[in-house]
Amino acid sequence: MAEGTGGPGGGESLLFLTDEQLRKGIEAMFFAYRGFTADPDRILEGMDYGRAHHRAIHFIHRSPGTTVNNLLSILGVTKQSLNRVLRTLIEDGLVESRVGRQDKRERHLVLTEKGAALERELSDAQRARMRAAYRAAGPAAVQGFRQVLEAMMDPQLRRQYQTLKETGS
Amino acid sequence: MAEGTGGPGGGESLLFLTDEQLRKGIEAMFFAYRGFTADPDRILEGMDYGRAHHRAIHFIHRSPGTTVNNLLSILGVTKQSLNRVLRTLIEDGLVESRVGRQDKRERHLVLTEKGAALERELSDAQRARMRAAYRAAGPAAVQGFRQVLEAMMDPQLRRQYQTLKETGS
DNA sequence: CGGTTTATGTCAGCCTTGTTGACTTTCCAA
DNA sequence: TTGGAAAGTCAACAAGGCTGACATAAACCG
Repeated sequence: MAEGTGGPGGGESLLFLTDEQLRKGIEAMFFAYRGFTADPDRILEGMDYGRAHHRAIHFIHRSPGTTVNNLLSILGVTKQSLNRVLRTLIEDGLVESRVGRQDKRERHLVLTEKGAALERELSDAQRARMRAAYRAAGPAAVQGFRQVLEAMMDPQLRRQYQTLKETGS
Repeated sequence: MAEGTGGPGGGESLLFLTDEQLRKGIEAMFFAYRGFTADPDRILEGMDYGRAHHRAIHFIHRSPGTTVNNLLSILGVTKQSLNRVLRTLIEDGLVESRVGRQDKRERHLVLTEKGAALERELSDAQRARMRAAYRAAGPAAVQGFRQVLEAMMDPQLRRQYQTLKETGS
């Protein structure tokens, strides 16, 4: 094992690209994603909501006034699927749906105070885990983490992520 | 807010722990996981299998001869849920279930040649994406990636991951 | 030996969250 | 004025989670 960055030829070792290393990354993604969703899931169970509601709430919070179509393209589900979730959130008074000013066909989605409160509770929990992981790994690791994740996305999703990433920072 | 580890005197900045940075990491996980599962999902659609079958096949390949109970604890689902998946895999001749030698209550699971072929197809696709991401990000980033993911896991899952990580390397 | 526990499998029923297909209403824009 | 876009809805279905109840075989223990 081992072999440094500067083997006989001067280039970087490609050992990090072995099937073995890749497999570890794949399994790490699997187990880490479980942790990633665990805290919000715990909060939501018991309420009538699930992970799908969490995702909707997250992105509405993230882009207040976003349209249904916009949300659809971010979440990557069908409108029937999203509508089922949105309907309950609107009925329960967590989300408000406002008719568009310029284009009255559009609905602009915003969190109510009640919705914002749940969003805060969920994202506090998720951020707490993330913060602990970031702190344990350190800033250099975090940078690498984000680089690899970004490279792993489908190009279309990467564009959406980058658009999102820039707004609000 | 802000303020480095050592003030002006040379510690690391804690800017990477801002809510903004954490939110980017959260969204990166969300979008990256979609990419992570996209290729195997594409292969499996049309066959009668889904992501649950993929996971079972992956870990049986990973630990040939593993028992049902062992697989249950790795996958974190109920035995009824796993059994539905295993039954079809066994019926279709992708997985073989062998009565234990010492403990005849146990069933040891192994992939048949047919099962191994599907495993190869799935993991080739998943590794190809991972390899491209690793290559694009570079070895230092990969190390950071794995560090953060590991820190994000629940302690119990982290132990399972680490056990798995060591075997077979 | 007999009782208890463990490992596995199975039936039935439920929930969430995804899908497709068909159809409506409203409204913008050419 | 007409075609198409945005949104919403109904119905039906599938995957993959879950619980609860129960059955069998084997191991283990007193």
